Amino acid sequence: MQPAELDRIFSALADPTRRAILHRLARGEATVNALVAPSGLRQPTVSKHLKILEEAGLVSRGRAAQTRPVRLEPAPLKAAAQWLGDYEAFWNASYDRLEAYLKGEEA
Amino acid sequence: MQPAELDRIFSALADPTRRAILHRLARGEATVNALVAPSGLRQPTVSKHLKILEEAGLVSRGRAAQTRPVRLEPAPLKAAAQWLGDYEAFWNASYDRLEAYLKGEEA
DNA sequence: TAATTATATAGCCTTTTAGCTATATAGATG
DNA sequence: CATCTATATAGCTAAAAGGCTATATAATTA
Repeated sequence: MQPAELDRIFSALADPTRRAILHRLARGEATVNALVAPSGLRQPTVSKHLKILEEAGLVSRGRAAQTRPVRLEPAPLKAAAQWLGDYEAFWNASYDRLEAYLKGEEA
Repeated sequence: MQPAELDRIFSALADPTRRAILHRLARGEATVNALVAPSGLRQPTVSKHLKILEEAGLVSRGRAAQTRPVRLEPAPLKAAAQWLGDYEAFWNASYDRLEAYLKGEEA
């Protein structure tokens, strides 16, 4: 995992519109228009958000007639969760795992 | 958790310099200068990053002589991990937990 | 093939971000 | 009290982000 990858993932997740899109997609894939409707934003604006999500690997696009269904791709979410997981020891007050991680990292 | 809070947290985590600072702080608190040294950045630049981390709640500041030691605050990391955790079902191919979450959310 | 529908792209504007230099402030020490 | 050390703040610049309108493209349908 290059840092730039986490940059894009966390940066994509930093926007509430994009998190809302992901939340909606958790219920199943959706067309662009289906995502525009509840957003209060214009279609091109949503398309821009989708591009950012796609570049972060968080969604992928299909093709169905003249529609481009969007679906959630969990891998980057997992990557982000794993990054955060390295700090889990901190909020669990059990430092063993973190220490092990840091020790391995010092190479 | 207001959305703005997650905005600030994810946005703070989107920068590699800031993630590196958190990584360093996982080994224990550090002065500003100790964080500047390996960063390749100027001191005011690092202070700015620290302000962003602080506003996201990810670090807190102490006072020791003319030094302002920085320490890691895990709560926002936990909050971010919990948000991601709602999607865990997706990468675990076990949708039960996610469905339960979404059902609860529809209110 | 013309018209309609769904989506993407171009281009504009304003705000934010990330870096910098210069300078101010707070506390320690000669 | 003068100075030095650590850190913060002000203010600048360039680039990126996030919104918009107008328009282009792709696929469907009359």
